[in-house]
Amino acid sequence: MAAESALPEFQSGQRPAAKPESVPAPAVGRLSLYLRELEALYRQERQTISSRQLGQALGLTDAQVRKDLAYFGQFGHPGIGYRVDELIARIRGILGTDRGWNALLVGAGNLGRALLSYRGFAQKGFQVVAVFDNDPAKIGKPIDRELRLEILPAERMEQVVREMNVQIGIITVPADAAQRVADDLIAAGIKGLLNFAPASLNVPETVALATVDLALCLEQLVFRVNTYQVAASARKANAGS
Amino acid sequence: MAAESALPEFQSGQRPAAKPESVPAPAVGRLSLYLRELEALYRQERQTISSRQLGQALGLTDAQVRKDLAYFGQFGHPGIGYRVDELIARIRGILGTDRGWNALLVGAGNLGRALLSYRGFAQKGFQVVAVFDNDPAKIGKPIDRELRLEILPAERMEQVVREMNVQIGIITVPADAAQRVADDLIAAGIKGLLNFAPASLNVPETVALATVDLALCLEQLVFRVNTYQVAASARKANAGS
DNA sequence: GCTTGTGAAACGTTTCACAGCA
DNA sequence: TGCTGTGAAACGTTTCACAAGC
Repeated sequence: MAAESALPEFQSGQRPAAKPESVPAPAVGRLSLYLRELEALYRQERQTISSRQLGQALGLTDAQVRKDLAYFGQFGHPGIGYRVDELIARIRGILGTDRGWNALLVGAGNLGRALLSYRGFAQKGFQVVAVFDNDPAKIGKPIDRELRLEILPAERMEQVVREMNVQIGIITVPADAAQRVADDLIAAGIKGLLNFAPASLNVPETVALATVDLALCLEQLVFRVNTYQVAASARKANAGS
Repeated sequence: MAAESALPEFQSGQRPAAKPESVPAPAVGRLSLYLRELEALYRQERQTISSRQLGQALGLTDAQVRKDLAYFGQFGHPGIGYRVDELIARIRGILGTDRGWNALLVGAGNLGRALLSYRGFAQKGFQVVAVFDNDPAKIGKPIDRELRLEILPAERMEQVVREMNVQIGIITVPADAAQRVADDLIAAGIKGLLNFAPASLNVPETVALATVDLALCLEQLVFRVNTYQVAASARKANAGS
């Protein structure tokens, strides 16, 4: 009944650099889901919510919600539940989106330009401060009428990362260029990479990496469509016997 | 050392409709990673690969690779490893991308249009056969010069799903419209939804759902950037003591 | 030698169940 | 009564280790 989804994420095959108290990765992933739901509740002027209700909206048990939050502290009020505004602030603090983050984007193709005009990033405190491409025809061109960013050549990446204190790189280049771009960004001092190229990148342990492969998402979806259909016909056959 | 990433996915909070022999969901996710890597190896004309080498490229252990594949059958050759072309065909068959799939897209904004021009979908056998939007100004307009698709009104969704045998719906509308669109698509008979709106959707158990929330991906990345930096300064402090 | 496939052990996550509190 | 926070039990996944095969 309650549907879920998301775990929109990423996962790194490399070991965490150190145990920050060993919070399960899936719990961190769900923290973002809680935050998304809480922000929707806040817009509806909801004041408090119980672990049961929050879980139900996401297809999770109440115990799961409580345990996930308990990894990070005691945020609830027995008999009451969680205060929506308070919990939003706490989760933002934990995830790090209470601060602003500077990002840059490499690859000014269709996907790159779509991401630049995506409002959701700015809402979470992310600002794309520079765009790079290696196509000489694109360099110097403005991205679009609204943003005042112009496309820069790759040679200037290190300078921009340093001078503008950019921590996050978004990679929207073709798969065969992605590793090279990642290497350059890491050399320039970037701390986290969001990779949209359909390739597994190698990065040192000190750099965070999340890859979003859109075709792979569809592929996984199709597997489940098949599974559900097989299950449905099995039920049908059983019912007939 | 070997980096990973991906698990680009999704996850459904709802129970699988039935046990298809109970393959762990993470294993299915990795199947897509194996396939992506194998396709790259195939382009390099590599003939065979061992579980150790395949795992290393993805930051996984050899045992993990073998166990994942063993859920679906015996594909390897002792002493040799796996034949690249053979394993590609097998995994495609398991995931369902050896057949073609018709998809439709709802929401002809920036992201929607970027996805339409993304070649990766077609390469995996997905074809977007129709695009919908509820903005009267967009209806009837062609998507771009290359594709001969024109934007259709939402009222025609059911007809298109039925007549063109569309199984997959891609949702690229704003968050507050996503649930309504999902309901309409499900009523029209769609079997799987790839949702890019930052919202948790409710769908019946018979419909597969994957949500990709781009801002959420960045948020998760930032959490890990923080974690790594804290871990690094802790190591530094230890070294100094 | 090298490799796969797999039972068994180790490990991690989720669920249960209840004490404690509003 | 209704709720959180949390140890302990249940469950699931990953890793280990080795028999069997090339």
